[in-house]
Amino acid sequence: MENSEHLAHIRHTLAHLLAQAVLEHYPSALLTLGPAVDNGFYYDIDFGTDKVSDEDLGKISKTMVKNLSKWTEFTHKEVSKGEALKSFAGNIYKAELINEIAERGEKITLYTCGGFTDLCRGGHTEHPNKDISPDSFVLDRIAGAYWRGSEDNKMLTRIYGLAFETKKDLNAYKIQQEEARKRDHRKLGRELDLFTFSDLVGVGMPLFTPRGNIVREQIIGFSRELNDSLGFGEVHTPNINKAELFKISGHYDKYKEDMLSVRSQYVSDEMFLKPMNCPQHTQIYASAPRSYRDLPIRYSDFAVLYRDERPGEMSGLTRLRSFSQDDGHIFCRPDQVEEEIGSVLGAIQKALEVYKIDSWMRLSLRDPNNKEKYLGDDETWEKSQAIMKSLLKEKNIAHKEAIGEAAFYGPKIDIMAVDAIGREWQISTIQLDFNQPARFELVYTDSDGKQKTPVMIHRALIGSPDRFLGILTEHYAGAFPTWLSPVQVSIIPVREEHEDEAEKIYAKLKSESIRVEKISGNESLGKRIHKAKDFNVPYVIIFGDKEKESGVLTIEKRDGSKIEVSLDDFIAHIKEETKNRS
RNA sequence: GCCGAUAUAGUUCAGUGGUAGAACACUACUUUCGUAAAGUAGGAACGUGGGUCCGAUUCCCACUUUCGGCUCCA
Repeated sequence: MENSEHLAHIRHTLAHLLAQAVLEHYPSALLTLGPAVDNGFYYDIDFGTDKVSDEDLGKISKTMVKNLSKWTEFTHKEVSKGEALKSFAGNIYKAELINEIAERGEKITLYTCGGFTDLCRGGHTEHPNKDISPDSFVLDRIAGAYWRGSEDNKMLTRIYGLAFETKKDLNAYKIQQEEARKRDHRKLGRELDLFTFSDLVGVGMPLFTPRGNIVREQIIGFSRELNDSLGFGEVHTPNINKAELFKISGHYDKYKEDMLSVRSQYVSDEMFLKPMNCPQHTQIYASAPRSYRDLPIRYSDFAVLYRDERPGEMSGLTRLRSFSQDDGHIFCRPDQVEEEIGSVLGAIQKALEVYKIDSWMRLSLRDPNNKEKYLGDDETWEKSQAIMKSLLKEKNIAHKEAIGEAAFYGPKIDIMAVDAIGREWQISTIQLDFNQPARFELVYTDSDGKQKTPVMIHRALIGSPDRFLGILTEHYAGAFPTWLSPVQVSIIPVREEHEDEAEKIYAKLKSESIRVEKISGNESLGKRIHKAKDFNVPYVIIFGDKEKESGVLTIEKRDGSKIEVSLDDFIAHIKEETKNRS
């Protein structure tokens, strides 16, 4: 539905209608661009000194509805550059666009409908008043957006509208958004007691509670197991490093503004909290002479990293100042690159199968028009990008190419996950780097006795365990599978006289390393059961007279269904689920 | 960082130019109940700092937080 051309035309037409309404209320506003987007449309406008806020959307919206009835048919005409500039006299934004269109030698067209004319290349519904239902769209919110997406330009006011073919579709979308908000990890994180933030600790620095830390540790444990199967050796490295390290790696020049500096009282060295692990791993590699026979050498690391993200960019667990990665670096010979990347891809696929996350693959390439953003020469980039491309082709892996998304030292294969509100986040990544090994002068002795430079592969299986916890919370809507659940079993004695028996079952489960809690106290049975359910505990054992007599446990699952099993069978079942990660 | 909004118990909300109320949650007691929200009592909040005012949680300013975007993301 989102891709239908007709709907895109409706949305773009509404952007025109919005522009006209805005000018009626703010005659001095300068129009810029107004495209159709997923779910609706927007128009970027320079309001000059006028203030516009959410309250003003109502009146603008009313004017749109009023005007729509007069929007019977679009007409358009081709005009010369001079004519176009004249009709938008005083509007520097339109002038910029007109000049660019003329430079490219394209036709300049003006579209008119309902007495309103805008610079446009077309793409409208033919008869807006017939094609668009006045209750199928709504002005949604005000946002800021830089002119042409560049931070160096003026910030304009963007008005977003939601638009669908029918009112029903619009409502369905609103309901879907509401549902998504219910599984927002920031809300569930508080309700399920997984993590918190403190003004005193600081923005973007999450505090994981015991419950949250269990989930986080399970995520790390799984990555650790996968690392082990790939032949990685886990290392442990410090959080503070001398600036010199980052100068050589290239991070200093590229990201100095985004690193947090640390001062010693005794020495004058410039130091930073580390924003990544790769330069440190090069130093472990460099600590001994390496033979071609030693390669590949693989290091993994779960250290906490620190980046000085700008305040407005932080959000929940998805963007943090302090976070860890399930990081790893492979130092190998050129002839080993393909196999190494292949086996890492295999491990990533295994992880994605277990978590059942919606994702897609992106091949992130260098932007050839912005070469100064990257390290290394053209030849190296051509080579590394060609390796990545042929690898994906050979393995027949579906992916999208993204120009300009490469790391500054090399191309990447990224796995992108989608969160509850439809935003995309990078999780897994595999990066091919010919630059850093050379800059750190890493070598190995090859079979011909010559010193050669190894290739470095950076990789993360699920990215950041912290961020991934947020993504998983939304993915499972807080109902983690048994292996991830902070509490796997709650045991609830019906009355006080069942306490002792319940305690025995509790102790038995505990001794089997099952995460179990007992909910006693003077609250009603039903209330205690709901308490467990509020926390999405997968299994609730209710222990009363019936169970005492029969010796069979009554176990209620999250979905409300009940099973009756012996304690031994139940233990075996949970262990099986934990082992299989289900 | 930029644009717009936001801020009252743990949570969700109410309210006022004379320093605040509810529900759920919490604590104690009562109830021992086979699928929650029964009784009694209690503790608990106006983000921070300025300003206006006799007096500010309420009005103004700044900062901070959070939210929606933009930009950035090794």
